[in-house]
Amino acid sequence: MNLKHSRQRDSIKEFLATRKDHPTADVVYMGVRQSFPNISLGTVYRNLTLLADIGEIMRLRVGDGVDHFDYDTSPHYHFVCSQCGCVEDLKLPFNAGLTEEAKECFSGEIEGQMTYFYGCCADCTGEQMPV
Amino acid sequence: MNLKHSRQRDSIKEFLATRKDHPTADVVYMGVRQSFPNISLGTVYRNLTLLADIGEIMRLRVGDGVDHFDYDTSPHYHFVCSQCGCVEDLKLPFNAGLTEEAKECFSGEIEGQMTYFYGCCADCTGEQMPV
DNA sequence: GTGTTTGCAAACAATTTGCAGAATT
DNA sequence: AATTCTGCAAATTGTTTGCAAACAC
Repeated sequence: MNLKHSRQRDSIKEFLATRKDHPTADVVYMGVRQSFPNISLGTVYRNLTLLADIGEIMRLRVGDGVDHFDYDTSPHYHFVCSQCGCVEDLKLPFNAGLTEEAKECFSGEIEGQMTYFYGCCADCTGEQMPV
Repeated sequence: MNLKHSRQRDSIKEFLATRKDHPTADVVYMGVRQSFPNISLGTVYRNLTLLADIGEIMRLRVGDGVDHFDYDTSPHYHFVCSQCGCVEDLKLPFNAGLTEEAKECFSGEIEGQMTYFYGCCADCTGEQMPV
């Protein structure tokens, strides 16, 4: 299963590299269409899955039912706003020790952890106080 | 929006209370059908959502695309097997301090955290070594 | 030329919803 | 009697897949 070059895939990677908001497949689709007007959503999904599989990007499942994608593959924490659904990076240093602790108390093999924080982002806290 | 009693809802709660494997809506449906042969999947979904909303059960989104439900609503860690998809509790004490740290470095409001570990469970590690 | 990738549309899986009738208070 | 809840089926949403043509090597 050799990889062949594809301009669409490049375009998807480039787009993702410019974004820090962890876009969904649909948002990537919209964005890439600027430069590739007739790229199809299926192609976007196929390439995002492929890129995630070979480790060039990261698939984020933050519990809102939609997959988000991150160009930054290093382990780090995310925040998810329950109100607007936005996903942001946290500046908190990643605690890899927790994974080690988990390994020690578990009989199977632990490969990694996924942690995300949820609540109300700064923008939403300010605007929508009175509910 | 007053709650009325419903035997179906009771049955769903009872079923969930007996299980420690964090079943999906579909599994709950199968299980409750033993005692309620013509309960509908829609009713199961509606009640699971309702129970989760009022805090009597917990909805778990562990990244496999399917919602799992947990009768134990106290904060604790989960493990998800990438092979068989099973979800187990971890005996590791929950580190609430991490949430506090996150609060301090974030401008919005953090309400909680969700952490799950992934890898290969004990059963799968033993059986499916040669891939 | 062989094999991968694309666009399109149809298929799929999980979940939600509209509605008329049944159950609860 | 008023209102919530149920069963059913249809609708929605996010994602995957089959296929013939297009592209990359």
